[in-house]
Amino acid sequence: MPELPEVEVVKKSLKRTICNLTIKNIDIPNKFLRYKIDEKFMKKMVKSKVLSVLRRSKYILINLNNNYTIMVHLGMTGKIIITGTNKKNYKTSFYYELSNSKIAHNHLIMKFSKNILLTYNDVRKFGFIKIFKTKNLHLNSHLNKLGPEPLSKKFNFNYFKKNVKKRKVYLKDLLMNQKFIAGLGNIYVNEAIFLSKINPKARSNEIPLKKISLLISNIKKVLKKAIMEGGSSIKDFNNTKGKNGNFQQFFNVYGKQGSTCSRSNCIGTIQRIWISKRSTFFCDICQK
DNA sequence: AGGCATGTTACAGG
DNA sequence: ACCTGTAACATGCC
Repeated sequence: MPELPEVEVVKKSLKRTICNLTIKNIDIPNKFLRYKIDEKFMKKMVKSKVLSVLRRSKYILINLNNNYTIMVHLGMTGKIIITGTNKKNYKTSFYYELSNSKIAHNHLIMKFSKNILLTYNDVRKFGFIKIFKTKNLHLNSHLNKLGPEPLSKKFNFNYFKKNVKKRKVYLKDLLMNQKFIAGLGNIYVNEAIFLSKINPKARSNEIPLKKISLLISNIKKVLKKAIMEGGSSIKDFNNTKGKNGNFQQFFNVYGKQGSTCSRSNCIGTIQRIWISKRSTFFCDICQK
């Protein structure tokens, strides 16, 4: 489900709901996610308190007061659902049922103080939950090679220019590369390239300098807008209350093959091709 | 039936 | 040691 905006939406609601709460109990109906959960280690987190919830790239980081940080990655279909334990707080039983350990694909359920439940649900099990010493968090193999956050000041013209010249990969592959820029995925790369009127097969070392500035500002723009709209829901994504995002309504190219280009005065048709095994969408006229 | 899916990484080869 | 391409992971949907 999750690229940077979706993960940010989840992080924000976690921050609102579980900060300062204490973990009371952890139930693990299925340990076999992308990495097997060490149940004993995980249960040692019981009785500790959540100090903060952060995001780096597509990773959610739950910082506890016991010097450990829980890292959650949602893979393709991971969801975090927050509910209370009292069924009558819910208009329908839907959210309540989602916190039931017998529901399909619920893999971990964490009970907090104030009767708050956090459920990790993941159909394809590409996601994972791991624990690190907070002190060494940035050294672990998931985080230590990541490029800058696209919404940070580090992701700027000079950084882009410096790194773009020494390679000649497809621009799309460069933007998908988490070592170059962290947090973009297939949807937002397609959309940002469209907004910048660049062909996804343009070679990274041939992008005009003018286009670099444009691309950087479009990447930031599309991510901010997507966060504001609660992320994109195609099939799987919803926020911690089970609610869909809206940004899919603003897609210009993703999944739009065969449609007329949304840009006014453009009569192009959205094409679908594959770059590095990933679906790629672009307008055949304004992204020549 | 077969192809495709918002992601990451292990591995082989250069 | 770095870069690149491919396959694999597990499940559901069209």
